[in-house]
Amino acid sequence: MEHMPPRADHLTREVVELIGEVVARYYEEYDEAAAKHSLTGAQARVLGLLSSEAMPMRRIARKLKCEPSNVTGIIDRLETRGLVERKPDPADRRVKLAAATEDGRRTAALLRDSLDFAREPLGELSDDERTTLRDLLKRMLGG
Amino acid sequence: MEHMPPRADHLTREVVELIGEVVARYYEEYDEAAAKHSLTGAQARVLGLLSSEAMPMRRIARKLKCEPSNVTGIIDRLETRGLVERKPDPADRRVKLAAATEDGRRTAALLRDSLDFAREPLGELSDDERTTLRDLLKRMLGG
DNA sequence: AGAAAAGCTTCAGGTACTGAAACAACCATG
DNA sequence: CATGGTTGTTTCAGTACCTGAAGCTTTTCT
Repeated sequence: MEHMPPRADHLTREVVELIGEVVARYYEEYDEAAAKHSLTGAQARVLGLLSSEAMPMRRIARKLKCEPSNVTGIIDRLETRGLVERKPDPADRRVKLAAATEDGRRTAALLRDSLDFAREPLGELSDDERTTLRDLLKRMLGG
Repeated sequence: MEHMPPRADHLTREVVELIGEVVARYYEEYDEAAAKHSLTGAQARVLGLLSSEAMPMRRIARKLKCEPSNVTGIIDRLETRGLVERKPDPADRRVKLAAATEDGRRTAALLRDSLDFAREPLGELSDDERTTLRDLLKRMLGG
């Protein structure tokens, strides 16, 4: 008894399911790589952000799409471990800049390398195929 | 000072970054859809699993790749809300089967529809392109 | 029967997250 | 300038998620 038009054709459902798998695997490998350095997923993400550039807590919250009060805790834990430090912003004394320490940058680099390795399923694809994939994903994300 | 061969060429990094975006958006929309029904991400995932088939707690834990003790809590909360119930397994009295209630199945169906709608960026692509995307993803996942 | 294994729960201990309340510092506007 | 609103951060209370260890019941192995 088909009481509604199908929401999505078979092909679309198939692609959606595959994307679901990609997402699952991505997260799994991300957390695994983070765990190798005794970091949680959230901590790894923040450390990655800070490795290239110090930034105010507020901006981290926006990037993570979460409340600023949450960032306080994450930075607290990273700071305890000496991977990040809080510095005053000379231009605005309300602001605290979170900056990766030398140790933090080193850890972030190791993490990035683990991830590159983990993401190597892309090795299956030729250059042409990767280009095609890139363009399709771009379009899909609504360039 | 290049002391190591580059981990990944520019194209690969670009694709990896795009996949990162897909993953971020997927999670965001998933949680959003779940929140519309006052469910957390984890609860929505479990309810989705159970909507098609009742299963032992143990199996849920394996699917979620987490400890069984964790599943106890998630099912507790779903059960409190009347979306899931625990039933004895007639074949093995140690086992408790988690089964979606009528209400649970209804909620799961609504959730699935929200997701289909949320995932509609695929509409950007033609049939041929979706086919190509499907095949590339399959290969990437190492079919 | 007795020992080992399997399935679930409970508990203690963390992390992640939100929303409200508090505080300091930065603007505006009158 | 003064004062009142806004912004950036933190603290706190409350919830969910998650692990690992310990405990209980039932099954399975020998």
